[in-house]
Amino acid sequence: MTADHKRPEDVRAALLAAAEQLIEAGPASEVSLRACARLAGVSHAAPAHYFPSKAHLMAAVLTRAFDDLSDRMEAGRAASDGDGFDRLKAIGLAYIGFALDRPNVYAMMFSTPYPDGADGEMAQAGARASSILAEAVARTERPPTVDQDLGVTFAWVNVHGFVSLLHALKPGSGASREATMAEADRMLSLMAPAFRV
Amino acid sequence: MTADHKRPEDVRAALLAAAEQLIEAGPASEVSLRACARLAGVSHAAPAHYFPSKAHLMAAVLTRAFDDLSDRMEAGRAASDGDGFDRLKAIGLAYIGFALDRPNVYAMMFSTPYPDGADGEMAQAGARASSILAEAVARTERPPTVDQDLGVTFAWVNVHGFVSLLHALKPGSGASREATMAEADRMLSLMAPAFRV
DNA sequence: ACGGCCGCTTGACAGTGTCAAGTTGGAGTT
DNA sequence: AACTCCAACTTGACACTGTCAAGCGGCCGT
Repeated sequence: MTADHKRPEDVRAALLAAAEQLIEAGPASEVSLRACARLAGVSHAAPAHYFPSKAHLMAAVLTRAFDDLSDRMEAGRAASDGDGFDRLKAIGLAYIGFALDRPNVYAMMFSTPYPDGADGEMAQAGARASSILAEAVARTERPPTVDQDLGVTFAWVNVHGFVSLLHALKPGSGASREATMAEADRMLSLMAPAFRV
Repeated sequence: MTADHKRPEDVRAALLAAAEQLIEAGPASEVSLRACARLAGVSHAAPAHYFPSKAHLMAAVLTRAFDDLSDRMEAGRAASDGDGFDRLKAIGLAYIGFALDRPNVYAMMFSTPYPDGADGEMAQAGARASSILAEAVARTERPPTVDQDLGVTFAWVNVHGFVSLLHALKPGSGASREATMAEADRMLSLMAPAFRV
């Protein structure tokens, strides 16, 4: 050791990468700060120099994950060429695809109690994903009983709820990704009456 | 101490009660086995004599919670006198009411990785809640595109998703319980086209 | 060339879950 | 009624966690 004065910001990146890797590998609750440090090749107290607490490290990982999620939602939107509801559904399917690909990270995003001061960057990253959904809802034609807020709630509830269903019954997880996405499509289609005139 | 050879099964009950109390009081991840033991007035290793591991203690608490949930769902069903969809919605609202009243317990029910051997009793308790929902769906009249399984999925996804939404944005939690239940009612009403002809 | 300093390490502390070994009170037997 | 035995519970220990307090050691400005 002691010969590792490589580059200044490398350690931070290595810690983030290690944390991400550990989260993806195992159950969220079994990720330890010390294991991240070990994997990153630094001492067990090194993380403290970059993140005030473990929760802040996790928040940093989740911030990046939120960006990934947003990117996928935008990609889904771009790939859709139907009407407003089709676009909304495509975004929802992209959302579900993200949760399928990174289940442990996804679970953390919506179960972790965020650090005290609420990492500003993460709130912003979450807001981006949220606004993509809101905008897609705004572009649908809805019956008078469905205002913007209720529409957003309904849409998010369905995509997130579907993901939760998969997680709750995960042990089996027998279905292939294709079959799961097909089921998601069928279910999201049930929302149509709320987003078409 | 040493004078506490009270009754044989009292310790087990005390541990369960203590665990329940601690879970309801604080964030799920901050409940420690030792704290349960302290609260129950026994030594830190006493729980091991009644539960093989901490996860098993938690599972026992969750088993009782599932029963509470089922009871409430049945009560909601009994209180409804409308058509099939009204009954389904009443059950869903009771479900949401449970999650509002016992948020920490609820969060644990669907995020905890259950103990290895999967406590049989809990699986059974979960199955009861599940079957109440399934039966209510079966009694609705649905369009041909909505089969039984898809209907159950759609219904559960909406109630659970709504609860998750509240939890994710919990910090504010400004809305009163009444207002929240009213919003839940409006949202569940959007499912109507899938459960009425 | 040489201080100062910042990044990282080592060490410690309180706390956790779980295992191993004791202790002790009550029940059963004779 | 004395004695044994057993099971419930306790005490103690271990490895591990997150976090804090010092301390070392190379790099940078002067």
